[in-house]
Amino acid sequence: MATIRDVAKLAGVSVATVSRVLNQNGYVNEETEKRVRQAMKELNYKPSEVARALFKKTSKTIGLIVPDITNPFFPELVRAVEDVMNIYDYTVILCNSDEKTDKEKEYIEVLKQKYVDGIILTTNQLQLDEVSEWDIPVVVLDRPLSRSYPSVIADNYGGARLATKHLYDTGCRKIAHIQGPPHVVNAIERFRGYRDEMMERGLWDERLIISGNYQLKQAKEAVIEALNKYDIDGIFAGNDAMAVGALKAVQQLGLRVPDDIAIIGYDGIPLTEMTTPELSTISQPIYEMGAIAARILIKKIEGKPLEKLHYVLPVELVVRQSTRKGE
Amino acid sequence: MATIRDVAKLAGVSVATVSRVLNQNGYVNEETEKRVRQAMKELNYKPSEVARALFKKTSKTIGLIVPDITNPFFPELVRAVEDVMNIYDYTVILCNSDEKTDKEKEYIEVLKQKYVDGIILTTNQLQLDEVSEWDIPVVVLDRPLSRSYPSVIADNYGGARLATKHLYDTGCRKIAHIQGPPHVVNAIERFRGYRDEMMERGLWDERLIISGNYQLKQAKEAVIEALNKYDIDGIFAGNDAMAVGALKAVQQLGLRVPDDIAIIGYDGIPLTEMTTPELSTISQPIYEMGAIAARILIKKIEGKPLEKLHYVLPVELVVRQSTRKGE
DNA sequence: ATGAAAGCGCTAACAT
DNA sequence: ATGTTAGCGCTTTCAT
Repeated sequence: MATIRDVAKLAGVSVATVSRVLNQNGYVNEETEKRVRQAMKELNYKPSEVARALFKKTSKTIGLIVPDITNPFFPELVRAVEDVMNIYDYTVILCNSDEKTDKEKEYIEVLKQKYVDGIILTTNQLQLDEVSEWDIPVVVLDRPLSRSYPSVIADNYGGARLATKHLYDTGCRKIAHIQGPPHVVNAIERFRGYRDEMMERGLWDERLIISGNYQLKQAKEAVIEALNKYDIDGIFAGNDAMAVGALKAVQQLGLRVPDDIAIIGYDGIPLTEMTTPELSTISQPIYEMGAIAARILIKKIEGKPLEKLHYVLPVELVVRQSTRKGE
Repeated sequence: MATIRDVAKLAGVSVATVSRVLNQNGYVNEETEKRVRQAMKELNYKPSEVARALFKKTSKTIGLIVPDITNPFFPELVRAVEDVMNIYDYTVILCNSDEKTDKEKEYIEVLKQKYVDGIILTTNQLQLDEVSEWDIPVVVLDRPLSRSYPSVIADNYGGARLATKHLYDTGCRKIAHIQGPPHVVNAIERFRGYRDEMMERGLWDERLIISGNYQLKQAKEAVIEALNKYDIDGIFAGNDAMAVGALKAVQQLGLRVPDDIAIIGYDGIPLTEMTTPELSTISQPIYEMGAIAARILIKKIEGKPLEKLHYVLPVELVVRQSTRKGE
């Protein structure tokens, strides 16, 4: 790899001059500039981002911490972040935290050591005070962390009400809800939406709550158990994977979807179009969430003011076969 | 952030000594070491990886270039790479190339500027001569690039024969194949396996070949068209997404899977367990592929000899409802 | 066993 | 308009 000295020597100028044309600051003669550019091309010179980072304390790199890229909700989110960051010449270090506080903290340390310019964080675990020590721009994505950091989330409460109401509108009255893990804020919000909607309609019944952990298998078993005990004609699953679990449970018991039991999921991942019947769901603007978070982070990095600190994006009801009775 | 000078000052020693305890090289008095460690702790000192990288020309970072993390085949691969790299204290920069040569080249330039220690590459596009210029360790993953780079792939040819034979064994005789994109080496290998198996059994018929591009929708339409024209009793899809497309096509035409038409996919992604009926597939050891590629890369980076240059991992037939007739 | 000094490749005053 | 110099935070000779 050629260095700036090589270029300077070949062009017969000082290193400073090369730096000037490189960064387009300061004055440099047109003639000289040409020679320098020529030399750079000849040597195929690319400045060392590392040396730059050392001097400027900025690396054109950000960290993106997600629980698990293997969870089908995250690939699109990650892709969005990468796409936007790419436009602004940033590079993305991907970190899987498995929702473990320790791993998150370790990653954050490492990221800081590498002079990343900012971090996008998808987490529930970290406490406010732990976060506030970081002297580095942070944006919180998908799950609200605290009031003090910019955040991008979707309207979980509203989406849950929408889902519940939709089941009601299709004629369901005994609507069960498969909850997500109790420590995940999103899951709690969705539960609240379900509860309020049910209460307002006088349909609330604690026995209709099924405990889930966002996983297909566990949800399937829990639903089988619930269906054997209680009378249920609709299921609102806390995410799409659990909706598939519910679907499999219902089918295994020889019941029909949607005619005996209607099912709606949450998230709107591609998977929902691949089942038979296809699943109704509350679709989150996943790509947009990632893209907005990335844009906000860049603004913070560049020290520009944010129009808004907290973004709550609208969700959308997607009606498919699993809630379309009698078709 | 505290620097090494701060630590040295606080401990009352020279910078060199701090560096020595940091890297555990050279001799340092036990007493002194204690004082230094104490000072490091007090200041919560973490060495700057950037300064280190500048000196050592190594950054404890690798680049991972995949076509599109949104394609459900890749999250697990990425996760595996990250997991292994994490053990060895490497960090992973994720790059989505969309299979575009330009994007790949740009990323490689950027990665080199950042002094990444190595690159794991999933691609078909780059030519041998373009690659060979890179003065940096490279491992090729999932798709063979050239003989000169270490590679980790699965046995696509053998898997395709296995899939075809399985359909034959379940009684299918008019077995169609949905091909993947013609420029993807994997897809070609799978096609070859299918062709050879069909020929050996005297079942070969060019009209049974359906063109696909690894996408669900396109495959679905192509299958509908094919089913309307020809008599088909089994479908071997070049990947799982297209198998879902085939499933939907068959169901839409009012035919039964597997009794009228048996279907088998390829890859073994989780999705195959979520459809109804669940899909038979050729399962690739995705996680293992990623993990091995990561281990190889580390060996290359550390200058250790490789036991093997090219890894071809075995695949496995997974039989599910979509090929289990009469149950 | 420890310190002093040079240098990794770049940028930004300051000088000319 | 260009060159000289110091320094980002670290590691590694070379002295002592």
